[in-house]
Amino acid sequence: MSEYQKYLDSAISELRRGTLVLGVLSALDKPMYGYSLIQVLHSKGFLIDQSTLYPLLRRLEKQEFLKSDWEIEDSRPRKYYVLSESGRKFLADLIGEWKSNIKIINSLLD
Amino acid sequence: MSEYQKYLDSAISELRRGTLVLGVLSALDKPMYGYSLIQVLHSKGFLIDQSTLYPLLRRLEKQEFLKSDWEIEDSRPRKYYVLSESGRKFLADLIGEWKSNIKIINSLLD
DNA sequence: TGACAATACTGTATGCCGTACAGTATAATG
DNA sequence: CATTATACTGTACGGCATACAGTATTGTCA
Repeated sequence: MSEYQKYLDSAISELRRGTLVLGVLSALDKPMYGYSLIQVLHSKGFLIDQSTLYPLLRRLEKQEFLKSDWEIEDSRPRKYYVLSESGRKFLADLIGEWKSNIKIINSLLD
Repeated sequence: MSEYQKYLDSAISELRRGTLVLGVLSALDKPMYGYSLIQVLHSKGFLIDQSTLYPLLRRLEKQEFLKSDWEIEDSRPRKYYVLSESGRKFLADLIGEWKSNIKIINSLLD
């Protein structure tokens, strides 16, 4: 892979980086487990890998923005995550920041 | 500062993170030196600190997306940066990615 | 005129967080 | 019955923003 491509990939990954939390939290309005979350987000064009999502979910739970429950009734054990109250507020705050950022960047790009 | 505020600040900083390169490169369509770049971006609502900008400029030059020239004729020495050819393409690629990201995230947030 | 703020940079250290990688185990498929 | 898909855990690594410290010159204003 060319140096150029390497740097571009890296910059693209940096671009996505901040939006990861946004994408994940916004999807967890309703309870969902990790593996299915990957597929749901994927189907909407939001690509996220296992190795990115699982650590992120754990971190967000530690920070108390997500609650989790193991469902062992299903065909196989699944850990369902959902927004906590605090997480709901956090998401709202982040969305505000995101929208403000978009305006600023778009004005720079004109 | 509360834990909540700490996590929010961190997430906001992650949100900005990817857009830093976008903001800086888009401004360097015309030659400009670091210190003034901070002020120009600042006046447009894009906040960036010395300790963030200078290392970023050095990195982008190392990656050959920026060229630089010392101007010592001025009242004091200033290092002017401007997009290279490669940088111009890089910026265009990044903008494409940025716009695509916005669409995806916004569709998630609806 | 002399101190303090503003200007304008360099360089190193730190820490967060995404990602890679390795591993575990069960269920579905063909 | 082997292979693939599902569904998770945990650690190691590296890139990059940010903090911090440092240097030196110019402008201001009391």
